[in-house]
Amino acid sequence: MKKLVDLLTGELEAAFEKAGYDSQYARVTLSNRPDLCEYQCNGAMAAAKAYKKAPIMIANDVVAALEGSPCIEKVDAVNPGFINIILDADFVASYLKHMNEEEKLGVDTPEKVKTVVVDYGGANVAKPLHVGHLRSAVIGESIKRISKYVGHKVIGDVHLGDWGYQMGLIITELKKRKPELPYYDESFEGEYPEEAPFTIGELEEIYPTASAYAKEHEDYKEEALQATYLLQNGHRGYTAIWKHIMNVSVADLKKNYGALNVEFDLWKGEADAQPYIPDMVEYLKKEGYAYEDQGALVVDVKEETDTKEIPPCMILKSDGAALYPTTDLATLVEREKLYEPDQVIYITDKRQELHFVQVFRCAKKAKIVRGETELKHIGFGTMNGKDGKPFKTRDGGVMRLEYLISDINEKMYEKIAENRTVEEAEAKQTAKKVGLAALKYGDLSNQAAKDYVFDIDRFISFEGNTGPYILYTIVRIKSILAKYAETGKTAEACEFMKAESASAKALMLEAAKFNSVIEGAYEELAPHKICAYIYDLSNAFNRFYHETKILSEENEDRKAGFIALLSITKRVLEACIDMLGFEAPERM
RNA sequence: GAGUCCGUAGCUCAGCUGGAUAGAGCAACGGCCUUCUAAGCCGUAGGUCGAGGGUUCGAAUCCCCCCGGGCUCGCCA
Repeated sequence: MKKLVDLLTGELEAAFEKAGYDSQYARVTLSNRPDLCEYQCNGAMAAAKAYKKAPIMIANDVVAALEGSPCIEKVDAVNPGFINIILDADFVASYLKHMNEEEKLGVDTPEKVKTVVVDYGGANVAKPLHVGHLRSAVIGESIKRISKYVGHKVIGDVHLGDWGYQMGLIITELKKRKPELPYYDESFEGEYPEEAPFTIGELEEIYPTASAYAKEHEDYKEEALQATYLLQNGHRGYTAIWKHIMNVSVADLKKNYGALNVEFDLWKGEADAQPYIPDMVEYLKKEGYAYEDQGALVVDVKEETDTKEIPPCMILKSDGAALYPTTDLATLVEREKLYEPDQVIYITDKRQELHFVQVFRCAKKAKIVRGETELKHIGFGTMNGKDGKPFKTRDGGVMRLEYLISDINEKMYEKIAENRTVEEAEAKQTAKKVGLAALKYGDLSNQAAKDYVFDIDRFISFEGNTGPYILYTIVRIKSILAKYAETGKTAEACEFMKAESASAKALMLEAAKFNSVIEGAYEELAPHKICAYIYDLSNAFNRFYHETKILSEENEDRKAGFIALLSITKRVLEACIDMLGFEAPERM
């Protein structure tokens, strides 16, 4: 379905041409003066130079040529040359009617459906999720959902950090504690136990203990490195331990990500890329992309247009070991083989930007991915505390995501219990939903690339530009629609009516922007645009709600028109919050 | 040092493919509930858009320079 601005631009193009001007000047945009008009075209001013004519004269000509346009109620030429447009209310109502008939509310499915891989940038196994993982999960999930809504085939890959030295450390520490385990018995040939020799709680403690101990004790560190080497070369017992670590960790991660309403299609990790490394390295050498420099194997990725020196992409360390770029490149080899993605989007901290520049260039240069494959890095900023410094717990430690979420849920529960009398079980459920909305909206409403201040009290507030405010608006609508349904009538049967009040028209215009907003948010991979939109839409609804008696309206057609408008507003809001990754309760 | 991102109201943020009077929210102050959730709505007050220059009919937005801050800059991930 065509966007409103495109329909209007079409009208203006015809008018520009009819009046004897080039249609390239006809672009229509949203008004930035809502007091004067709803949409505007500034092309007359741009055209003035080309035609050596006063802009207002051109604007007047175009306005005259627009006579009789079915979608415009009123159009004015205003000095110095603005063309101000007010839409026809019947036209807006019929636009919403068509929108309402479509499953995706007017968002067109692209001609070419892309296969997109979203890489959430690697939480480490055996380590609890902390606030640093929040952003990649929340932003990645939203980008995944937006791309899916638009109509692309999206594969979300958690892409765990499950390989390397950390594993050697755990194996070594476990051996120190429980040397009797069969994994360490080189002569053991039987079946290893199915049960892991540790719980997730122990695992989370083992890793930091071992890591700290290794820094102090050289021989212990050597042993851990050796264990890492053995694991990477297929040591039977260590591989069995590794599988235990994976099982225990993944189960825990699923639980935690689940609490965030974040799901992955793939639970791949760095380990999955390992089998591809030897062949890839061989290929890079053979084709002459990689060469040895200072003992390491590197690929040059400099380009002439660079404003600074881009270091080469390192494939193997001087000791021959693989490293971060190696794994990411090998993962691309795997993805190319298994999924042939048109687009791969990486969601990580923005400090990794250089790494991705190197990897992307190397992948293109060495033809690891096809030339048309789009590689994108969404680098997000730091989550800061109220002091403007990276978010920490009160005693200066790293905040576990689990605790952060339960803190929010608790605070939200108290708030709900304070304001409404509801049963405890329902209040707890509601608190969870609203808390998640508060957390996610607080994050997503900021531009991803910028650092932002995490302020729980502000996020969980029901006032202002917050998740709870959006949910409250949806709940209000649901409540009215439910009451309407009690009369035995359905919202689906309601016909849209032309707006008779300013607030109704404003709400209709806002709802009609949906496809345009989603397209913009998709193109720029910018969830914050959806946040800004639903905040505007919620405001428009609340204004309308405030001055309109809906259920007590006596004229049935008019009442039905209101219900149709509420219903589509709800559908739009719910589609949006689903793309942001949260949902609304029935009551709150 | 080089590169890069950022600097908008007391605070937190939009706006940045140039357009008319720079927008919200919070905090402050003042109104609106016998009526669909007042967790709402309406209003008042608050800004030399870091400083300076340039391009343009027009600059928060584009260019240059300066000031201030974050981050990055080959064997961690």
